[in-house]
Amino acid sequence: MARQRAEADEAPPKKSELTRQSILDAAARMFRMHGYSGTRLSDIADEIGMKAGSLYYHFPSREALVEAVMDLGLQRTHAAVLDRLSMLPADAGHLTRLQVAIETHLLSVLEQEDYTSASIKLIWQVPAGIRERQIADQRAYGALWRKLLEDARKGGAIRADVDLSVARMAIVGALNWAADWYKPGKLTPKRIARDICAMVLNGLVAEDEAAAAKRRPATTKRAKK
Amino acid sequence: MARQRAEADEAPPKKSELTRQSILDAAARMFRMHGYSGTRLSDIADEIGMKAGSLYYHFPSREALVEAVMDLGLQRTHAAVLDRLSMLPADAGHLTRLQVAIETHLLSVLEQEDYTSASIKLIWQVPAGIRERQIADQRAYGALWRKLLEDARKGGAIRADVDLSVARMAIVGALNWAADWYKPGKLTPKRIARDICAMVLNGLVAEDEAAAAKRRPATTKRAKK
DNA sequence: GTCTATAAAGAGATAGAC
DNA sequence: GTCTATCTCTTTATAGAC
Repeated sequence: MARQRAEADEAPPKKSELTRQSILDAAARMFRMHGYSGTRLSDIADEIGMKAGSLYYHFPSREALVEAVMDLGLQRTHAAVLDRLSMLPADAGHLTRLQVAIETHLLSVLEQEDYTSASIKLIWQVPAGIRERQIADQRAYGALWRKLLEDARKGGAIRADVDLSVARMAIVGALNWAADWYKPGKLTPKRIARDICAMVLNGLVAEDEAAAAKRRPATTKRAKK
Repeated sequence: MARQRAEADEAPPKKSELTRQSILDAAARMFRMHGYSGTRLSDIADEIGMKAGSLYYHFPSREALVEAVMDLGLQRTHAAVLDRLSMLPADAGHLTRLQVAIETHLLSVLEQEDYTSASIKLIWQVPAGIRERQIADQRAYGALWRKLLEDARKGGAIRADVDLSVARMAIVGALNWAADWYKPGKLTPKRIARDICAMVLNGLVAEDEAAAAKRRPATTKRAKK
């Protein structure tokens, strides 16, 4: 247990592993900002004071590099959510589990900003082979959310009239979007998570308005046409 | 008024205007799917059975073409929302106005799918000059949403404890995201809009759970750490 | 208006020096 | 491990034929 590491494959004392990491970091940042085809190997190399040709010592191709970035983005988020959920007491309620998933996903998006949003934004830009593998992984992560929502509905915790696919995609969309507009400083990620939870679970409508609003959900404007 | 057109600049009987339109349609589709740098002029030309060089008769450069696509995406959505809001009776409530904005934005995203989501997804991929102009236009549209939410809050229609910037970005994010996952067939855009409205305004929590949930909003899981 | 041909520049990938 | 060529292919943009 002497040189055992806390995480699975976090920090093997290998020499050039650090270089590999900084390449990945730079690649995530550049791919995220400029897209797949918009990022040259020289852009990535420049970021860390290397020459483009040198990258090939660490990665066999540009495609392998972008796929590694996307994998990390998705897997870290997925693992973080699983982890936080597993730490909940066994009797945690459905809504609590949903809140934890929302907060953890958002924190992962905002803290691993480059990796996670690279994995999201590049999906339609990369070659088909990468995209297919990536979508398969996304589906596995989506299944986690689907189960959270289905369990909550079975348990009577969430209303019966909202399609769960729509709810799932709207929630994940709102969270992923934050990678685009979030700027550190004003609002903390925790505060943002709290507000999105409040909105998604309890709605924006003020408490005193809520009673009336619940009776006429979303049809008032059909009048005109 | 004989040959007056219904919309502003919709269908002038010019000869090659049709070609220009099909170039824009093809460009929107390709740029949206493959990103800015991932879309060659030859990809666009191929889509409509032209040769790449011929595009220069209609657009002075690839940049001008992508900017035209992005402009259309944003302006059509913005105009549609303004238009629908202006058709509401003067005494329409704050929540009704919000619902209309949500539904109209979503319908615009799903119906102008290529243009609107191109304008969204390309923003960080295009050259800086285009991006700056685009962001300025986005800000103008965002101001419309900010006003909607601020008015609703001043009128007491929405709760006071949720940051309005977060609410705005979460709503727009959830709506824009639909461009990525929506596939015609299963759910209609109207139904999706209804569900997102219901979730955003009244929340996912079931009515009978709502009372209890309102008392413990989003803090249950702070226990562990 | 659209085509063909081509100029000019750029970028991924490889080989071999250090 | 990283650098400096260099090969090769692709792409934007232009010129001029039709």
